[in-house]
Amino acid sequence: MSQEVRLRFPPSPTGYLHIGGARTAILNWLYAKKHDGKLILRIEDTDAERSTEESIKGIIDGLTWLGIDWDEGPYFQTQFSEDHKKAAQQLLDSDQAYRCFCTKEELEAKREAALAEKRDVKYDGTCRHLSPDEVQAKEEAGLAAVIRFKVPRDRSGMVSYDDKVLGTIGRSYDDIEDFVIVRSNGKPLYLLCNVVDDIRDRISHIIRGQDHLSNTNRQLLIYEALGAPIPTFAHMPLTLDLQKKKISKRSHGEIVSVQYYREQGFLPWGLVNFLVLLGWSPGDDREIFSKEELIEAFSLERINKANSIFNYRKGDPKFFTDPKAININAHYLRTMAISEIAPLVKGQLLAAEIWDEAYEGEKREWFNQTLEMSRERFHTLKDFTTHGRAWFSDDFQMDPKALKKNLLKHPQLEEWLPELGRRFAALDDFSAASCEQLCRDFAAEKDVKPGIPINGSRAVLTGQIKGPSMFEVFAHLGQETVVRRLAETNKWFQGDE
RNA sequence: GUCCCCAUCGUCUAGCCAGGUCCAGGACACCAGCCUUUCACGCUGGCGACAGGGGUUCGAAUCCCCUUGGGGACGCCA
Repeated sequence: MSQEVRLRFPPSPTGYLHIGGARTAILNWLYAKKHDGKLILRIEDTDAERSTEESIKGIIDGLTWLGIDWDEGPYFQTQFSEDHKKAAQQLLDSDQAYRCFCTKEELEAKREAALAEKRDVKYDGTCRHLSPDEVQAKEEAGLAAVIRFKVPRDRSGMVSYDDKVLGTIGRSYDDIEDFVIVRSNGKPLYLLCNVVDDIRDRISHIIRGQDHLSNTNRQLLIYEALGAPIPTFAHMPLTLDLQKKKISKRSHGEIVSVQYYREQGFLPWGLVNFLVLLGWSPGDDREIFSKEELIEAFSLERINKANSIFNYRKGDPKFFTDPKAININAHYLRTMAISEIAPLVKGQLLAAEIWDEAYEGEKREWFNQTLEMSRERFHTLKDFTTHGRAWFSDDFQMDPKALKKNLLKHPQLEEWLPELGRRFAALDDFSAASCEQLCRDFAAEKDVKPGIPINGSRAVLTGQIKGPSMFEVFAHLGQETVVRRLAETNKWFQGDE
């Protein structure tokens, strides 16, 4: 009988859900799904100083939006502090931990001295060798004490394990200091809590970032001291910026938060698909996956060893985030079923206050066709309310380039376009074909290239410099709107005085 | 300073474990052409990498060593 597969995502609620954390959650989720396991959400809120309710909500909202579901939790680490204290006591009782009376100041001084002399900065073990009498005396004197784990010193060799991503990882006992597991105020620390919780939650696989590599060696010792089975570890590569620095809110701002992508009109699965490709590949050329395909294709062994770079250039006018992320998102935007896109666009239109209830009533068909026509060139849901705004509202912005190149460059258009509008008004059959015929006849009559009235119309009707076939646009926008907007052509000319 | 991890196009990566089919494949980005009234759609093509040095071998992107480079950890944070 094989062991039950149980994974966990344990964020600390000290900020929003950022894309690195989301990536960790995604990989854990994929592995759980693939192996019919469970994913546990555990909020590691032991750092009372920095944990916030808002952050907890942000993390849960972010995961939910991404479509990352969990089977148990959220549990809160603070709810289990008795477990943590009991474990610490157990280690103390079994002589696998000891009280340390060194003050923060003393330790800080030693650390700085060591750094200054370019010596190793590990704890020197001062309190490890205190006699029972000395310990008692210090306790009676009311000295505050932390609890340190007693790293075995009588062993040679390494504490090692087989990492599913990196292979065999080892570190010699000598290189591990007697680390603190309980604060002097009695609050247990991450290294201990995390292990105790993972044991209690019967976690079988731990997938986390390589920044935890050195924690793992120490935590292995805790598992052993507590007599618990060791889970399988997989350390995934970190995500760095172009300067090869860890991405963080502090230095990168909102661009690393999941919420930002939501606000920018990303499709949740588009983001998931991009993120999973950052440090993992299926081994073949596939890059676009449905949820089922991704779960099927996923494996720990195919996670990369090397860190990957989030290709984001601050201030890039063309790409507000990694171009590949946008490209993948655009792919989904163009290929998803209209029925799936429609409610998402509705959300955008509602937020922009240009939603019309009729889009779900008598204009439903028109609305769906509009999405089909316009999404061809779009990258995010936001484009429906920016580049595509004129489909839904007369109150749209004119692209300065369209104004300059397709309108102001040809001053006659101020007269011609209203005239063209009057002809459109007289048209009985307002189809793309007859609109095209009308435009071409008009251009021939004025002895100019058809592109001039056509592109001028595009500017006045859509505010854009490009878009779908203009004849389709005429027909789809409808006679009434086309005539009205062309009649108002002069407002664009006046605006430029 | 100590310990650990990593190293293929600008970016994400395939190939590496089981050396030859790799003068290194795909994607994004970029450039050019085509299509088009227009276009950040589409199509075609182009540019572009095995960090360096030794070694093993008939043969190395693949195995070994060194160097260099990058990252991480070294908290009474998580």
